[in-house]
Amino acid sequence: MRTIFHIDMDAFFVSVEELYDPSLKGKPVVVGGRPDQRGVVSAASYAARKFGVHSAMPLRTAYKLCPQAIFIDVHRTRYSEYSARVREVLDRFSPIVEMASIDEAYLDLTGSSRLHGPPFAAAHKLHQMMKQETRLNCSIGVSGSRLVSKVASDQAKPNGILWIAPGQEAAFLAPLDVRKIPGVGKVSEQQLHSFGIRKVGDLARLDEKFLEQKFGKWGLALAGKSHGFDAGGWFDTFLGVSEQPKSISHEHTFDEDTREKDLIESVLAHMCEKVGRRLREHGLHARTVQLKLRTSDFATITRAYTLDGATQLDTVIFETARALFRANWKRTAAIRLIGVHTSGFDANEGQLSLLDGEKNERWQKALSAADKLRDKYGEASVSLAVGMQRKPPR
DNA sequence: TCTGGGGTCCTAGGACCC
DNA sequence: TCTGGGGTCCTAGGACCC
Repeated sequence: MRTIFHIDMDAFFVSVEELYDPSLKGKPVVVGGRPDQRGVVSAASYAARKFGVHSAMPLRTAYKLCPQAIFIDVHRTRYSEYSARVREVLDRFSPIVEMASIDEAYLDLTGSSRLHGPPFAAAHKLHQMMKQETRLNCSIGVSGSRLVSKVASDQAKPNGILWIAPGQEAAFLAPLDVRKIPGVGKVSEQQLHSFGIRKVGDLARLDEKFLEQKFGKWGLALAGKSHGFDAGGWFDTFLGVSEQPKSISHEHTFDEDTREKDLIESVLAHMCEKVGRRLREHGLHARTVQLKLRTSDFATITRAYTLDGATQLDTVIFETARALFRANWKRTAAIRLIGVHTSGFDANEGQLSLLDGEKNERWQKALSAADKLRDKYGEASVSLAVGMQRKPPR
């Protein structure tokens, strides 16, 4: 049996904002943007949650529920900074740390009792360390599997610790709603409800064969989860970090739906630059470029093209994405969202002819120079030509 | 209520190859 | 000639997570 910690920062974005502006403390705060903007709540303070505000809710709805809330823009770089501080604390506590997202992590503390004491005491120690060094609250779940520890940290919120002793996993999970199982969202919940399955315990009592019949592979996984096993079986419990991302993308929702081709293509150019830049930062080359379009009726399509050779060049990404756009956009349809997605990463760039190779090299140099300029003078200082063709607003 | 942006993983069908 | 079976790659869409 291993000892797995799940650490989850409490109301992370809001808490970081409070460190920047202590006057926010205790007040209803909504992070996500201005209430008249298109967008959703990224995080809500506990005071705002009392009014029914929660993450993923449209900002306009949040405003109706709680007009006195303080609405704040999302400051990603701030949260990344604090996420790195959180990570430092965790790294000092244990050599096996896997960040699961910007505000949560798994730690493997198997066999660490001589250093940190028994699991619950160890969790207390970490909890205190975290508060002292980052001034942020977190909740910690402790058990023998990632799944149970994650559910436990959620149950421990806010600012709590919950240890599930070996053998108690199923009993802990049984009274909880199926929705509490990570991976069970709105759709699966409804499907399970239609079979009269509401609690994790209902799931645990069912025959695995039945679940497999109804839900296929997913049904088998669910059966395992209901007993507290990690999805992929015992080996899934080992923590290991996949260093590199599997895809890099950017998307943008317009303030107002638009049919202006030049505007749409200049935004597309800008996003391709951002994608290219991040590919270069990670030293990655992508083979597949995918375009995403959402029209005013919220209908969403994706169209992909796989290149012969992998690239990290803004121009190649843009030309591919623009071709996909031109081939798939009907001028009558107003565009709500446009996005670029790259994947199929290769360690190396594709083979190029000698001529293309030289052209490529010149581009590489130009782009890394541009990246440096952006670092120094900001995002707007350098841009693909088409990015500047944007018409002045009327 | 009028619905973001960044990701991961899964499924399913078709092309193509052996 | 009237129809296989496995594997891989690609595309499109969707559920889900934070």
